[in-house]
Amino acid sequence: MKYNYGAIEQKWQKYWEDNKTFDVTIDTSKPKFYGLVEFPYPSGAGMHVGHIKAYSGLETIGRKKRLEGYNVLFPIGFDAFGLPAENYAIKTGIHPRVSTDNNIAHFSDQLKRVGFAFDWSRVIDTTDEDYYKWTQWIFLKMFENGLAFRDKTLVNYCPSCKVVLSNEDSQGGKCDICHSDIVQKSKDVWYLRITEYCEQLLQGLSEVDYLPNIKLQQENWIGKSTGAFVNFELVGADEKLRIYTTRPDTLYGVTFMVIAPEHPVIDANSATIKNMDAVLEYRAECAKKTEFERTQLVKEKTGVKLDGLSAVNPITGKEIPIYISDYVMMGYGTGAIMAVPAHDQRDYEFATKFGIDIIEVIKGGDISKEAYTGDGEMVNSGVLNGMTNKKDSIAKMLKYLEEKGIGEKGVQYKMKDWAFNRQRYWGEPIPIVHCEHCGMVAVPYEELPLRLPKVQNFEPGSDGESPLAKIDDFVNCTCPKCGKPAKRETDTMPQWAGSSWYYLRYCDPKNSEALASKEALEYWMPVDWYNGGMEHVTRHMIYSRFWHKFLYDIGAVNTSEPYAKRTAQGLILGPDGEKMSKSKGNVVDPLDVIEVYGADVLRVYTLFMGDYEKAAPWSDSSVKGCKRFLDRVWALQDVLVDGDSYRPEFTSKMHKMIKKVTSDIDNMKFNTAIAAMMTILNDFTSFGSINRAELKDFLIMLYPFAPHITEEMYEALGFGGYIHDAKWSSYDEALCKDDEIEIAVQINGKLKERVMISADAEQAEVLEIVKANEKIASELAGKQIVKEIYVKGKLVNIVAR
RNA sequence: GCCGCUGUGGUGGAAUAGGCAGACACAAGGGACUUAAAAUCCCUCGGAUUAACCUCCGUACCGGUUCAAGUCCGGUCAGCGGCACCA
Repeated sequence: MKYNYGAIEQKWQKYWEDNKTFDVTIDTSKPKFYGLVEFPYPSGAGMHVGHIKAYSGLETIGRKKRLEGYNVLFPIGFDAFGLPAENYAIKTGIHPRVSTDNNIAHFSDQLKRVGFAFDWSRVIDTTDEDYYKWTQWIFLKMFENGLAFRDKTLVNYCPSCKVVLSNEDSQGGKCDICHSDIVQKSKDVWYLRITEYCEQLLQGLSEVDYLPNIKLQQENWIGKSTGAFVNFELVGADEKLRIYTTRPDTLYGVTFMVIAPEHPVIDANSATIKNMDAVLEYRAECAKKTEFERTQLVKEKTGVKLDGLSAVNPITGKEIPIYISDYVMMGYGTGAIMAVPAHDQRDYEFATKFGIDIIEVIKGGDISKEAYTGDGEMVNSGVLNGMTNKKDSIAKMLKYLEEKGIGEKGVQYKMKDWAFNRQRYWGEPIPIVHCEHCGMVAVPYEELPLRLPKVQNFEPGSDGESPLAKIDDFVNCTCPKCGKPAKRETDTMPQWAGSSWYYLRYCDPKNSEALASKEALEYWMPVDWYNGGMEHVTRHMIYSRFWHKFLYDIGAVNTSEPYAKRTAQGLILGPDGEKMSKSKGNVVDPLDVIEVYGADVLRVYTLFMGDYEKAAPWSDSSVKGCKRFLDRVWALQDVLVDGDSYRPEFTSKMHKMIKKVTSDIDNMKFNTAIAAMMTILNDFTSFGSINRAELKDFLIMLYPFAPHITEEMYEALGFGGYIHDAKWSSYDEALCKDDEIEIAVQINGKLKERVMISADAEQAEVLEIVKANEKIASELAGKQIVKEIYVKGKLVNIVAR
């Protein structure tokens, strides 16, 4: 009988849904396992094979954990706010609510057709007002605690999307969404003070089990550096110029200073600076450039020397000039640097161009050619002379600076505050009222959710204003504090908002009193295992860790970290080895695969195609191989014989296979787990039979990968109950070993022969057997044995001359 | 530029903690079954040499450590990812 995957898969999907097989409740009698996958953006295009791979990993782990007795929470939801729905609305006039609901229905249907063991009673939609009520609640808590604030700054602005973008959304000077060039614009922006949590976010990494490269990326993103702040006296002004440096020990080599064009010291001393015209002109030029032009282009250094304002090197007492230049940024450190041209390439280029002295203070390079950035002996540096250890010389200088009150130890982070508003409709309204008398006032908690009003026109305003600004009913309100007429904030939150806490809501998705009950959070949190794409390990993960740490600090959650473990799957590339994209026409539709081969084949293939963590190209013919595998599993029914324990010839094979599949699943080595099952299947097929005991455990091993076919066979063959309620098979370590094993025999490290020996044989015994071997004996004839090595159960190596 | 990762047959990939390189699949070639095709089953499948056995070479490249290196060390090249005038 042929395997009719279409009917069988439908049958079991319906069974799971009707019986709520994977819906879970708190059960303190069992250990819990919370497996989390990144919830999708429900795009109109529907699901992608990448989704399948991303979800199949934890799906397989979760199904196995369930058989091992865990209470498994494996939820799904939709991250549904965002630009595509809004752009679609602008184009078609269809309200984002309508298209989003359609897309969610479509996505849900597709996910069900793959047979994922999601708890469908806990589905989340970030655009649901019962959900975003709590997103707004968290925002208000941050506002209350001074972590949400408004500031006027130059922002990255996309003239095409008409939105302000965070640095993260405008990498490379291009808009993340439409790829237009970004320009700089002065605007009032909402920020979340994530920088307050730099150190905690960094320290927290030592408590969690993330893949090493994920930790590293987060560390780089936070970008901690240690150094010193040093205050330089000014000639021509009373105040001091404060700089940040990582190498205070090079202070003797400082021959000039550079400040950012926007540095406030310029305006404070505009009367003293004689060439203010030139300075302002340079500043205006810089303002025109985008962040990209300022930072990305390797170009010649430019700048203007301040005329009438200079500084004093605090350690040499020499007067040194101050320049403004755009290679110093206002956003890092203090916006001012001490320049050490001999040992910093940028300072070197600048000094060379402007004819400034270059003083060597670290020996080892040739400063007539380029800056020397390596280590070496300190020279021309007073008390530091002769020191060769960087750490020691920095410590000595720091001590001196602190004693003299010139400077102190300091720490800097590259991470910047999070620009937290978009001038868009389809997002969570920021629950703030602007009152002429009271300033910014929080919408009272009991008025949440602050609902998105219905609008007709989704086009942003001409000046990048939110479409909400055109809704008078929405904008005009009364101040919650003084009761006088006031205006609502019309910006909405960025897409990262809803996904920053969704894993908490899954614990208790219908709670109307809190984001989740204490009881639910205590039982389910933290997420035991979070899997997703590498592209989300910095922004999304750092943002959500930040929110979580804040919620922990205000007592709203019970763990300091949200995710105990994080892994990432590799991309599925197109059959041509290129990244899948519509324009390249190399996109594989998972539903087509289900149509032709069935959902089990699709699932098995995405896990078998290669190392789960690495990118691998799609191969249609390899999919066929997985289909063949499942057909051969189905055909085992034709060669089934009775037996309630493993037969001798399969005992150790079964135990080894169970051991391998068990540990491989735990380590996400799905490809080798499947290979082990293929191997033993080949053994059964060529042997000509399988008995009931063997088949039962084989099916249980295969179940997490291919649940439909295994449910069906398990039921049809009458193994009792359902496979999703079965117990995960155990193995006996002692039975994984064979009595007789084959070992390799090498002479001088080269393989010459293989011999069978008993597994527990000792070296002397083994060597005796080996030397009795005809071939080895002849190889050794006339040679002198220098050394004999026996690696137990593996090989013998005889060194002979 | 800095940091990190990777490099294995025609292809995807295996190879505890230095111990038989190429598991498992795909593709290809040959055969069986079939009127034929598909499906299925069997055989071959890193390279050189050979009728065959044997033997030699082989994990990007060069060198080293070791009885033994895909694995460890030093250097080179290539590809990928992250950060990037971060002081």
